[in-house]
Amino acid sequence: MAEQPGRNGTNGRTFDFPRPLTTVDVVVFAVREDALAVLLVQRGAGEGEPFPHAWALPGGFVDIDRDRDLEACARRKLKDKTGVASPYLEQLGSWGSAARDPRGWSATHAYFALLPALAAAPLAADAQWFPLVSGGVKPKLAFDHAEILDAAVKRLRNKVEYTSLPAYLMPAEFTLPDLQKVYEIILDRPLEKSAFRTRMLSADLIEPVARMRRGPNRPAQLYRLKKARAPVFFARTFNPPEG
Amino acid sequence: MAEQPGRNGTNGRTFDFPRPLTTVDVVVFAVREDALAVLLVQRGAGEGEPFPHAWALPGGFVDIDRDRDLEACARRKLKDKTGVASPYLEQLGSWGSAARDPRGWSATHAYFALLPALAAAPLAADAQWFPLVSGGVKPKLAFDHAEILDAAVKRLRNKVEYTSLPAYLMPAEFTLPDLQKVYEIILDRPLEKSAFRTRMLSADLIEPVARMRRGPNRPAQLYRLKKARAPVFFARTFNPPEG
DNA sequence: TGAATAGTGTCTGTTAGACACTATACT
DNA sequence: AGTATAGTGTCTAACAGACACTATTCA
Repeated sequence: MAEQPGRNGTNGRTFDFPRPLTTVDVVVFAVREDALAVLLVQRGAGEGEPFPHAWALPGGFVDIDRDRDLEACARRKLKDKTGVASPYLEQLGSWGSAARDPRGWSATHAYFALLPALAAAPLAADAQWFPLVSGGVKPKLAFDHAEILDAAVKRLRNKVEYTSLPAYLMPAEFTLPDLQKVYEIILDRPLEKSAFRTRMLSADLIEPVARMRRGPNRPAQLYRLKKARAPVFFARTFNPPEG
Repeated sequence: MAEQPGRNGTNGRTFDFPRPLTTVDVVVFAVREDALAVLLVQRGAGEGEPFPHAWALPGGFVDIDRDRDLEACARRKLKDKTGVASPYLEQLGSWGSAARDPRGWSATHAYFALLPALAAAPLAADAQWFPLVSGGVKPKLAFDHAEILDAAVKRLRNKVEYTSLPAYLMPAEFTLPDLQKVYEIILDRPLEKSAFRTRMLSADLIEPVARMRRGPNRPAQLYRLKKARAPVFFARTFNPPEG
């Protein structure tokens, strides 16, 4: 890790390299108004600010005094913008290059988070939800954030095929048709009700509560996530690809 | 990304934060002598070098003049230590904290690479292959590299259940029993020959060459990877967990 | 009673798992 | 001929896909 020569005319063992900028960005997803939505932040326009007024993923520099590690930094950024903690936070990957930030060589550690729909209340003033239309978002994003968002959406879509991740997008109590709806919104295709129910009910993921959702039709059983439930991985995807 | 206050008593918009150290580490896998093996590098003992003489993952500081981006940096480290390019390189994740490097707050971008067995020829002088025994490696590793290695092994094992990744560990020509053996080595359990063959042959992954492997028994058809074949994802895992 | 949605049951197709069976080389 | 490994076929279990059918509420 340190066999490279130094760069300051010292003894060849120094670690005093020019250091890339280090940031953390978070892709925060929620389902709002029957669409998958992502949280964006509008950038300021101060002196030296790249991409003034552009929309960007919430994030920013690692603060080596406040942030014990990268994940703590991601949780801090998330909390700053939404006021809440996420029930699901996963590392997405890192993007680093000479070109992605006009201020110099920079590397960002990207995370993705899932928020229950209702938790979308106390947003920061500069933050806003944007629905995803055909995999992207309307405004042109700062830096390489469009690429990061694209990777996050792909990862989410892919994982939804064989995991219980959408459960983290649900409110505290929800019905099976509610959950199926969220799966369908993310995958953008209908699923078979019967197979869906069988899969979810046999997964030791949710438990019924003593209430029903009532409406102008047959009431539906309400469920909640089992306590501290880690995501479930199913052995098959939903629609085996290319029959 | 830059709405944080500055830290130098300037106008609150500077980006002149103290910067973490930025490194890249690569977990290089190969199958050697019927075992999964990982490439390690012995650290030097110069002044100020942390973990002198300890074994570590190949890697080191990002060189902002030579490395266009993180992946290029990983490829460079790999080439330096093995003399070859890897047919498969995937980002594994990043690890960053105040504690992982005694020289200060540091973040590493970890990659994992798969090498064909025979390509393990021209190693750097300080590099060596170590077989994995029960998921780990014998020597105590520098930094948090044991944790990174553990994550890489878990990721590999998991992906082998439903992808064609082991194909990248094979020499140019191989038989189906050869390939099955590599799957079994990584998964550490036997697989059904019939199901294995059906899966591989229906995957549009390999093609027969006009030769057979001869031995003291029935000859076996030799195959090669189809050109520029991306990894194949199967719709099911091998042994559906917990029937 | 009808509309609407919740929830179940039945049939079929695909494929993994188990394992027996055949094939083809060398000694 | 015997041994060893390559490769195929057959049967079964599990489960997703399709879709019909029943259940329960409100208007």
